[in-house]
Amino acid sequence: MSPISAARTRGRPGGSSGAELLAVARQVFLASGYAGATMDAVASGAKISKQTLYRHYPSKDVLYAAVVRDWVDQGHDRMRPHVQALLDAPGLAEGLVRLARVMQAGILSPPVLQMRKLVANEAERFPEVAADYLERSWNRNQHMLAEALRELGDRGELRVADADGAAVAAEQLTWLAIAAPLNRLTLQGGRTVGGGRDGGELEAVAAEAVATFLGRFGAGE
Amino acid sequence: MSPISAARTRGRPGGSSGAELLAVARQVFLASGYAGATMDAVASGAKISKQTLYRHYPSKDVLYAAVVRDWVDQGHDRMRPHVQALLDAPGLAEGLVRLARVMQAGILSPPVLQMRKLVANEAERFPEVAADYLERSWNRNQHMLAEALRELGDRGELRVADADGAAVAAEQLTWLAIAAPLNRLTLQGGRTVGGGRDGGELEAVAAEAVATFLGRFGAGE
DNA sequence: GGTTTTGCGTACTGTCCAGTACTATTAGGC
DNA sequence: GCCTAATAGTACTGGACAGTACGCAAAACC
Repeated sequence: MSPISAARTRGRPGGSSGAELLAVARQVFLASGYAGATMDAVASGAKISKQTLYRHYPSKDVLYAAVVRDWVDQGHDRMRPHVQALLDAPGLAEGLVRLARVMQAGILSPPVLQMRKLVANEAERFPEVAADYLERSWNRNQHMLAEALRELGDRGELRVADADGAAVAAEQLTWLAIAAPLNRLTLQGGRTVGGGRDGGELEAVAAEAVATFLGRFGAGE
Repeated sequence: MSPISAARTRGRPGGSSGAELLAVARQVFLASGYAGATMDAVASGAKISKQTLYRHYPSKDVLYAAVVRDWVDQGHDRMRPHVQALLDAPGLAEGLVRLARVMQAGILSPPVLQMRKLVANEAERFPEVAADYLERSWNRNQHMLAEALRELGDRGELRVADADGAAVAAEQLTWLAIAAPLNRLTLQGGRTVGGGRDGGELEAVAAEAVATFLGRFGAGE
């Protein structure tokens, strides 16, 4: 399945290969963007020769596509346990705030921000890569959250009636929690998140997000 | 003030200069990004020689900074009349929906999206340009909207008590209206907005945004 | 131990582009 | 009418980088 042969059988022993190579390439792409990333940097970072790199991936384009696909594959179900935790939480509001904080920590973390930026930048040249990222990394998680919210609706804990309503609720909760800080981080360099006083700001955003969310979708009248 | 001498006094007659030159440069930067934009393309687009271009702007960096600054200057108060219209609107909900639609039309239009992308991409290399853009183009409008919402709060039409509450309300209204479509457009190529069936989708997003907004900040209990 | 496959290292080609040099040309100042 | 400033046009320099060529080294397989 992998574009690189699974086991090295013969030949001179080399440096990184397979998943390690993709991890190195990912770091190079994330740090420098598509244009700024050089195949020399990937090769030397992986401690292989450029020749070997080109044997595994016949062009920079192919390597880029493989890096993004690999990333999406790895982050497949990282959200699921947290959505499950919302369903199991004793208090709804506390559970929602916790989930909002988890989404913030995930989406606003430097690697995820960098990957978003990379994919968005190359969306024009590689529309299929971008579409795959959007579908399997974003829409998938939104759908998962929507189903959980609908479950809470069925239980009578939220005013969420059908699948459409749940999709709207999931979308609004997500963006209330992350849009403002995401915008700030996007229009700045890659300042770190979670350290400093950003933590307090994020917590306030999450609390306000849940307050507004419950104003619309809360069951208590 | 302008980096280009205001009036050509002597010498051979040339092509575009001053504001026209910046408009041409803007188009080139927006269409191709910083790295993809070439000084040759700017020069030939403005029908001047590369020499003349370099006489006005001694480097690509300086030209870029001037383009962004010029853009921010031009779009300074484009939001103001629409915020005023909200204050003058007979029905609050209708006024909010109309404002939401205006924000969508503005921020999700191709040139604004492209400028966002450009500035975000070069935020690391030109942090001051990005900070200026964020402050004068984004925060300024948010502040304007927040003041209007506080005015509505003073009138008793919204549950907005102080400046902090108004800032939160402005931020949430904005993002409820534009975050989801902005995300989709960012993670895709530059598909047009406003044509096709996007219009209907945006209208639905605006309606849902206002419904949620009023659930939290509406005066009616 | 010979063959083959894989990989290393390095050098090279072709291309693109920012920025510069140089010459010829045109318009205004005096 | 000459001088000077600005410009056009074109060619050049220097650097970066994708992708290739080629000779050598090492490991597995028989």
